[in-house]
Amino acid sequence: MKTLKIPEATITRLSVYSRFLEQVDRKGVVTISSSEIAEGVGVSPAQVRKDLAYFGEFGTRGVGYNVKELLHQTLKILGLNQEWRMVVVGAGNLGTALCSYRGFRERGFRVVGIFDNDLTKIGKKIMDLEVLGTEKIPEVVKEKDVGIGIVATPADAAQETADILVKAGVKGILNFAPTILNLPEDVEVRNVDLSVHLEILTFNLRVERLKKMV
Amino acid sequence: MKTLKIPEATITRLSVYSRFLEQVDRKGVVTISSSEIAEGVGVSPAQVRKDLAYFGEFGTRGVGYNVKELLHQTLKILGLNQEWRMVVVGAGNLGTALCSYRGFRERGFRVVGIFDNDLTKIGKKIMDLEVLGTEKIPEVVKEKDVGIGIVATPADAAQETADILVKAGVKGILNFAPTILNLPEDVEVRNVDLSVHLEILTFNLRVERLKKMV
DNA sequence: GACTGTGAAGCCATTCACAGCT
DNA sequence: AGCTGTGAATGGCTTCACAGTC
Repeated sequence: MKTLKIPEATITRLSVYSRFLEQVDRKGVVTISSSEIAEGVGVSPAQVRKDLAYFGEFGTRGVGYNVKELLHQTLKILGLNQEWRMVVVGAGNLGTALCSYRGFRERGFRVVGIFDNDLTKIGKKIMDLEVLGTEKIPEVVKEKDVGIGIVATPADAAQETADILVKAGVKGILNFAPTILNLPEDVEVRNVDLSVHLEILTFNLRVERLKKMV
Repeated sequence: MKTLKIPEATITRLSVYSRFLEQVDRKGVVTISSSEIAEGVGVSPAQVRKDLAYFGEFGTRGVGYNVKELLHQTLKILGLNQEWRMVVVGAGNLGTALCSYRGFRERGFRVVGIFDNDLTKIGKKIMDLEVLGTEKIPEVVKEKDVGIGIVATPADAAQETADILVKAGVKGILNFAPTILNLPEDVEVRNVDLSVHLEILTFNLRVERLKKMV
């Protein structure tokens, strides 16, 4: 197959291009060049072309890319021409925020269930959802055809939570807990570690400071 | 200088090693080998050694690394032997969640101010902080010696917010809004785009499905 | 014998530079 | 003339393999 072995960085950028194209499209722009995309998202024009070329020939030589068409293609590549249903486990501040995060909805991700073990949280309403006990996870995952589980629990409950989600049948997990999850190979896991980002930031800030001292 | 040109991936992993070492240390383990660290965080032993070697010789041949000592070193490298003060702009669900996120505090990041433009939010208490109007940003940044600003506003307010933060004097920005920020070179920006992570996940899930069809 | 630290090799991603189309 | 698509060149990160140390 041709689509195998695409750099993950390419997918990350594709996602960014895609949203940039939405912005541009909303402004009514019809055609765009690789350099304009590059300029808009902060990468090189060659990079944009190479990334797109992994998936096909979407442009016209001498002209550029049709914005609507390219937007459509990027969404399709990313699997966003369908709705993805998700559940959130952990109804703390973070879980609540993710549940109501507009950015998800805008890209076709819909939270259809939120769960917690804490009795004081069960029964609470978040958006149009009621917080349920974690024992209800399998039921909801099956009934609502949920593909993705979001782990927003404290670190020490994360593994257990992920196990329940996988057993219930989710295919992908987005993990916000600061732990490495141990899961079967066929489950896609992505870790979003908020303090790692801050730590890279502080590392770089220190390096900058050192450079200035030279 | 020797410390220049360290792969960003190395820093990311260092941050993960560091937290893993905290766990291990709490269990009372004294010595650890590169393979044990590798096992624990899901990378290769050679990778662990190479990453650490960028910064010095922390181990003992034939023995391994002293857990406490290595933990101390990683924290120092990441700049976590000091407290970092931050402000959050945007007091919506996400801003509120970040404000009270325990993972930050545990690693020495302290939120000392939260701001919003929305009059219905100003005056609200979040943890021990009162939501202030964004016009107060410069004052707080100066008085509390704030180094990092977190942008948790909607996308269309993000650039403006970042500009205010930079003018107020923050050195680093953690951006949760799904937009590319245009900022001076000497400001460190990191984008945490929550839907990008989901989109990589859905892309990979689709690829898996395709592979299985072959 | 066990495990680190590291040059060298291998691999992967990005950039270059140009042929090919409009 | 302008811009895409792409093989070739470059650069950077990861893995290998082993010398060095305990």
